[in-house]
This record gives sequence, C-alpha cells and structure tokens, in this order.
Amino acid sequence: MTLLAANILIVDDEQAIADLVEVYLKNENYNIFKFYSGKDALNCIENEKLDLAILDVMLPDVDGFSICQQIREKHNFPVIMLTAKEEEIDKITGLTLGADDYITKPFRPLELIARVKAQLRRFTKYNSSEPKQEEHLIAFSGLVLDMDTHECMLNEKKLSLTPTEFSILWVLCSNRGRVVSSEELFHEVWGDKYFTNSNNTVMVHIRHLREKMHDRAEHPKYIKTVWGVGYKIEK
Amino acid sequence: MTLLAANILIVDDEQAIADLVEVYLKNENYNIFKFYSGKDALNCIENEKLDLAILDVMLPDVDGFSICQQIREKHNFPVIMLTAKEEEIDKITGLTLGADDYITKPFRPLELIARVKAQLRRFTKYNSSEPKQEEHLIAFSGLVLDMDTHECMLNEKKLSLTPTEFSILWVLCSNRGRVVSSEELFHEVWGDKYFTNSNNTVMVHIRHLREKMHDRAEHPKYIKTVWGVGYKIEK
DNA sequence: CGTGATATTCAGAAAATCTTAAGATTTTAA
DNA sequence: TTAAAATCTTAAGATTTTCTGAATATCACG
Repeated sequence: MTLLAANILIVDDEQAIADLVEVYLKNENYNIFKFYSGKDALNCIENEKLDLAILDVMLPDVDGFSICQQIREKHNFPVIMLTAKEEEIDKITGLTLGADDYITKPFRPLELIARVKAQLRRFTKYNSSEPKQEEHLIAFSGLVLDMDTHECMLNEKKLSLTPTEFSILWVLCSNRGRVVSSEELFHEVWGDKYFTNSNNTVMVHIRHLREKMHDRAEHPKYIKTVWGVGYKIEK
Repeated sequence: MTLLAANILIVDDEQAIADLVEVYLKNENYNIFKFYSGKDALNCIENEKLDLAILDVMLPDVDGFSICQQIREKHNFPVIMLTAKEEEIDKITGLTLGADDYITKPFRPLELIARVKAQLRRFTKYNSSEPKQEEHLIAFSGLVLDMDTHECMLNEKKLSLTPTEFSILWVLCSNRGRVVSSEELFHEVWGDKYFTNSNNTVMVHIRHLREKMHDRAEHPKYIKTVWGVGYKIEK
C-alpha cells in the first residue's frame, strides 16, 4: 500500500451501486478500480497492486466468493463483501467465508468509509512500519472529531452527538471552507437509500447540532448558513 | 523462530477453512504457509524453517498423522491438529502420535489464536532466551484478563466469566478506546462461520458481563454503549 | 413589504437497545 | 452412561433514544 492513497477494487453488477461506492471512496482520495462483472475484475487483480476489494456477493458471472478465494490464494489484502439484506442466510454464510468484513445493502456512505478505513488500518498495522497518519480524526480550532470513538470534543468539553448529528458534522468538517448544500449533505449522510424532497430533516439536525455547540443561528460561530446555497464551516 | 514473526504451516483440504485460519493468523502477524494437500505440505516442511504446524487430520492424500510423524522425526516444532467433532477416536490417536494440541471444528477464532500462541510460548520458552512480549495478558485500571487461564480480575476480585463472556470482554479490551460494533464483535468472537442477522445474542452477553462487573446500563463504568454504533471501553 | 428560504418547535413514528425468561445445547459430575 | 448444572441462544415485549414531518415563526433579499 502506498503512503499516498490505497488502491481499491469495486465489483458490483448493479452499476448504480458500484458508481455510488466509487464516488464516496474517490471523495476520500482513494484510487478506484471499478468493474461491473467478475471476469473483468479478475484481470485487474492480477495486474494491479491492490490494497482492498469490495465485492458484491451475487454477480452474474464469477461470484464474489470465487473472487475472494483467488485473492486469498495469490494475494494478501482485505476483502469486504456486499450483501443484500434479503439474500438467504445459507448463501451468505458460504459466500462470505474468508472475507474480512461484510456490509449489507443498503448501507450508509459513512459506514462504508469507516469500514474501509478500519480494514486498511488493521491491515497496514501489521504490514508497514509507517506510523499511519490518522485519517479517522479531524481536529482544528478547538473541535475534535474521532471516527473511532465517535466522540466529539469542543473546547475540551465533550459533546454527545447522535449518530446522524455526528455524521453531519463530520461531513461539514471534512469539507471545511466549502459550502455544502442540504442536498449534498443529505446524500453524504443518508446515501441514496431514501429520497425525500424536504431538506427539512437536515435542517432539524443542524439545529440540534448548533444547540449542542451553543451556536446560535443569528451569529453562528461554527456552522454558518450561506443563503440560497447551504452550510459551511470556516477554514 | 525469528523475533519478528513465527512461520506457521496450515494444511487443510477444505480451502475455506484453511483460508479462514490464514486470515486470523495473518492478522496476528504470523507468516503463513498454506496448503490444500498433504503432499505439497511435506515439501514445505523440508524447505522452510517452520515454528508451528496446524494440520487437518483428514486429508485426501497424506493424512495429518503422517505429516505429524515426519515433523517429529526430523524437526522439532509444535503441531496442532484440526479434527471434526465426529472424529473422536482419531483425536486420541493423533495426540498419542505426537501432536501437541488439537482443536475441533468448528472453532472460534480467538480460541485458535490462543492455542497457537500458547504452543509458541511453551516452545520458545525452552528454546530461546528471548523474553517474548506477552500478548496473552491485558491489564489496565483494575482489570486483568489472562488468555491462558481465561481468568478475569476486576479490582482484586475474580470474576468468573463464561467463555463467550471472556471473549467479548477480551475483544473490547484489546480495542479499548475504540467503538466496536455488535457485528464486529460477533465476527471476532464467533468467526465468519456462524452468521446471524440479530445482534441480540451479543447484547445478552453484554448484559451478563455488565451484571458481573456491577456495571449498570444507565451509568456503565466499563462497557459503554455508543448509540447507533456499538460498545466501547474507555482508554 | 412580500416572497421564498431558513428556523424553531414538538409530537408521533421509527429504530436501537435493554430486559427477561424459556428452551436448547454443552459441559461437568456422578 | 446418565443426570445435573452451566451456558448459550432465541424471542418477545419494554424502554430509551433518535428521527422525521408538519405547522408555525422568522429572516434575508429584492
């Protein structure tokens, strides 16, 4: 694994899913190798130096399990399986054998990213002497967000955030200095899982966040409203 | 045995099992030599400096006993046998033929790792002067967990934990400071072999643990619930 | 001002966790 | 080997926390 960015293989015949995963992970600065079929993926496994694979269990040609086996045979990097919730348990048991982790669809983007990072961390821990830079931690001017512990500290004081609140703040912070629209926020946090026209839900959570941060909407110190565009945290 | 990592031989014709064992042990930083047949393994025994072997008793070509005998004849490192539950008689025979330990399938990852470490420890104790760092003991702020004896002490008092309880606490402690999701806990403790959608089982064990630790769910001193994410033990 | 965008509030819905207990399984002891 | 004890799993309902959507209020900009 290079120090700069991990190479991640994505295989899913549902193009929408694969594309989505790609977007999320590219956003995290990973190099993506994406395929809609198992056959193409196998080729990639041989020719690229990969660091992690995300495989759909059910593929039309070569199934995820076989790919996983091939990876195990000749290579050594973590494999995360994607399974639909409805798929039969027996099937999954067999198919996920040997995978390092699995995620059931539909999943939340942040969860996916967290899992990917966890695997890369766990793996590099034993395969590199580099004191990995911590990407699961965001810290600046009195605000600390820790993906591992899901903790949030604001000026030495611990804020107890709900999962959604944490996610929203995380997205805002990792895009610090840039305005993030309600829609974008919604997509980042909830994924395409739900579609709703009302961005009101986001608003309510922003409200709660500001409350917990003692941030008044009139003079928000942290989460600023940019009229007609979205929300932003100052750099 | 090198100071850095032990070389471990795995032989099992059930590829899924061999792969699984490989994953678990690689995770523990061992070098793995894996084979799906006895013949290939014999070759490896001659050419590599091995520190431990994990052998399936039932192999299609050369059986585990024979391999074990060959190891005993020319080499000197511990052998752990893998046996299916039904193979009662073989178990005994295998042991008398010189295996140092045996594990019945299906096994739990933590148990496998513990046994491997125990054997390596036992062996190196007499064959090296290096005071190997002991990873089989976790101790911090009043809590002591001993993988060898499966004992747990909390503030000088011994807690009698069931195997599952011990495993869960062990995983939580070794990931202290990080939130571990129910799913992850489940994987670590039960392995990929068993699969269940309900994390309720984990929950019940957590409950029992908290009970034994006099940890109330409202104000847990030790095992904290991180809503929507998992459980965690403070650093 | 008027209009559309953002805020606030709050109650019901949904989701996650906790508790309990009964039955299944495994281990231990006799 | 069998009986007893210990442990594990599962399920159902209770509880707690979190999320959502509607109704209303407020604000910024023209």
